[in-house]
Amino acid sequence: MKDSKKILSEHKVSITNPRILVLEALLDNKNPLTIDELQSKLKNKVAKSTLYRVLNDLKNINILNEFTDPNNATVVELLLEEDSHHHHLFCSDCGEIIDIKMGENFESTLSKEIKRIEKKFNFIIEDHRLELFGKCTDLCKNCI
Amino acid sequence: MKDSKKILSEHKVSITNPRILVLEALLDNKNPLTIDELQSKLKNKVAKSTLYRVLNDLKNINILNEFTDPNNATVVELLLEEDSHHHHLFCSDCGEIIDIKMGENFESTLSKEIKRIEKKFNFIIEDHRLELFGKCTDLCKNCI
DNA sequence: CAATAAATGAGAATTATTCTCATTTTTTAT
DNA sequence: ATAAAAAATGAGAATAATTCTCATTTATTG
Repeated sequence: MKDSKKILSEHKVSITNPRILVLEALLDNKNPLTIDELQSKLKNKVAKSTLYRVLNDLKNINILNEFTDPNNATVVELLLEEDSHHHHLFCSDCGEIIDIKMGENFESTLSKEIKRIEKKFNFIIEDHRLELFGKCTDLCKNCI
Repeated sequence: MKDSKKILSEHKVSITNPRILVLEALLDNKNPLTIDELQSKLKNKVAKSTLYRVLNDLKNINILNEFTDPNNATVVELLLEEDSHHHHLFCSDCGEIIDIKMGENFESTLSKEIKRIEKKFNFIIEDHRLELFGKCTDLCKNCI
């Protein structure tokens, strides 16, 4: 498991307790967390203002992905691996957010389609995001 | 051009001035609008609280799509046609948001991939959203 | 280890959205 | 067409999420 101090020093940001705590909370989870979930995990060990500042720091060094869930709540997740391109699956019953990897065939069809769109709209497309919305039919932690 | 009163009566919501004004502002634009842009178009003719209420009304009758731009600002667009499935292209320079239609080949590859994901995660997937991020290279209204 | 620079905590400020309630508008039933 | 009932509106207060301020604490540099 990646060491939070190492991550910080590799990105040349100073090593402080709040940053370590936030990183550890994020490293502890495979799937993305809402700000609320993150705050709960941190149990007031980091001030609210500091939490937002640290999240902005992590965004600035490009290891944090931030997006919104279907209720427009902010969600964050660490992006450490190079090959970590993935998408998200949202359950409207329990709110769970799951990282999903699409097949190569899909991603390559999408790449071709993106080239077409670039030409058509005279755009340079740098990134994309795919979100799937539905209901998990397992008895998951929140749906039991 | 669709008549806003007709739209309201078809959906059995009472016909009021603020609703007509908001609908007309939305009908007037092909592409999605941020709340700010919508408010500018309305020039204080509709109270802020009423604007949000009307937008919620339109969401409730399922003719309004709401999402967020890369700066997490809320964006809305009318969804009137049945065949209106489309995606969005965001310019990080000028903030423009463009509706895009992906090719049939792409959507069908995506459908197959969604079936695979449904099985793998025991989900029922009801909807999806694809967002493309980049820069428009035209001298568009904001980039000039 | 001292000096300097950077980060933190606590709460104020800001922004977006929802809520409250007295008034106005729309709808319904006559 | 009109009166009564129901629904919607405007103005601003309340709430929630995020950013900002600044005095104090912590980290880094030399």
